[in-house]
Amino acid sequence: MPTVPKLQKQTFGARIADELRRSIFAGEIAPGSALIETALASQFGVSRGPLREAIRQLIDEGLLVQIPFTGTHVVELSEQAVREIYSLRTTLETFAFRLAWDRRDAEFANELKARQAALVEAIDLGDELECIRRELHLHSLVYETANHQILLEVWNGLKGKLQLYWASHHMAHGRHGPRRDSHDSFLDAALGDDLPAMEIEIETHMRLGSETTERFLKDRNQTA
Amino acid sequence: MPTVPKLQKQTFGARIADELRRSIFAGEIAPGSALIETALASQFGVSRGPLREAIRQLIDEGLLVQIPFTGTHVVELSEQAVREIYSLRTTLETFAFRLAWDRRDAEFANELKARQAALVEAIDLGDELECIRRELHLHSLVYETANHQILLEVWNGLKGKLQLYWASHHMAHGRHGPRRDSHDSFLDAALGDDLPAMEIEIETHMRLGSETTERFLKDRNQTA
DNA sequence: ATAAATTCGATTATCAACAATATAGCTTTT
DNA sequence: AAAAGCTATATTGTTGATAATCGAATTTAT
Repeated sequence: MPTVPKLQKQTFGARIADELRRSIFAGEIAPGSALIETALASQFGVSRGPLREAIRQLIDEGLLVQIPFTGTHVVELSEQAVREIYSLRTTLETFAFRLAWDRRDAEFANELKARQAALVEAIDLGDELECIRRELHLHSLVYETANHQILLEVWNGLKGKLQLYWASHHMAHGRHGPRRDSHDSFLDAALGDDLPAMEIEIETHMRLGSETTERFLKDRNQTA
Repeated sequence: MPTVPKLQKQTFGARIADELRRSIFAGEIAPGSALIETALASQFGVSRGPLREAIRQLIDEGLLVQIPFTGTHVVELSEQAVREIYSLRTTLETFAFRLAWDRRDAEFANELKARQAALVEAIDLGDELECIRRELHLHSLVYETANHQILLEVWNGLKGKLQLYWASHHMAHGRHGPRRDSHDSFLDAALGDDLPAMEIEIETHMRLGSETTERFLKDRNQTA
């Protein structure tokens, strides 16, 4: 059992899981809608076996929910869930920063600036879906630097849900509004020398995200 | 798509996942050993389809690791992983306590004492495997009280890995040594009124667990 | 008219056979 | 003798078909 994973042929299930995930993030499959196995199987040109594995994977990522013998659906947003995600994310990202703090080097700074620049580019281009991806990619650097495998796994789980929420947010509302300032201060703090200031920055950042998303949900439920 | 899950017929895959998990926790399948699908399928009297789903589930719980076209194995312990688990657990349990703190009531206190008593009973009986289960069950109450669904899910993931580590620890070394005192102070702090003291209690508790498990791993790797 | 029972269609869960892949052992070559 | 290539075999990945289950429309009884 090699600890270094060999580069090997990808399985159908894994490939389809990626495709499905992309579809969900892109809003092509709306939250709440059902996934029927036979249809998707033929659509992807594959049998139901691998497709079921892909579904199982997305279930465990928290993107789908399944009731035995009944059906599989894309998860639907709840205000409670959003609050939970952001509060947990505040905790985890603070933890991640503490771990990453002494591991920051020139490469970290460069990469952080690069991802920030990529985010700004997407904001200016107005590609909202790409914004979401790049914002999460920016924050991911902290988790990667923390050198904590399990933390990274948990973050990836949260990241998926966040991407889903923001994507459906975008589908219903369009632009989020200006976010450049918010990320500028985030970058400054992350490159600075004041850890407590960084922690405050995180909390502010999260509160902003949480409130924006909750407001969206409230509107959505009223009109529905 | 009902939010309240109906009580429905359990699927084969889920039932087998439970059985397999129990087998792993009981040390009947040692860390590092391979799981061959055909053998397990016939052993459980079921086809390979459901069995593969069970395996997939345990993979996502972090109990198994799979390499495509090659095989599935029970995860092996590493010192790094243990450190990670305990450091993350410290973070999460502190967070959980903060959330649960104002929700503690008479019922909480009673349940906590009950689970503590159950743990002590298992300690006195010398049933190490049951000790592990009941210790984790005791701590779980905090996460349940926190009223945070996603946190609970993450904790359940960690809990599984902890159970695996402690179980294999037990298989190699027998008793952990005395742990009653440690849990008495934990109970006192949890029922008290001093949250900072509780947070210190958590860190101490975790450091103890981490050091014990790391020491075990070091011994193990030297003899191996 | 309403509520219980029933049938029907759609969908999922499971199975057994088949194809693809990787590992170990052997053969050949240098 | 060591390294590269080949072959056999065990194991996983995939498929198409069959069985089991659920939900809703329909019927029936009160």
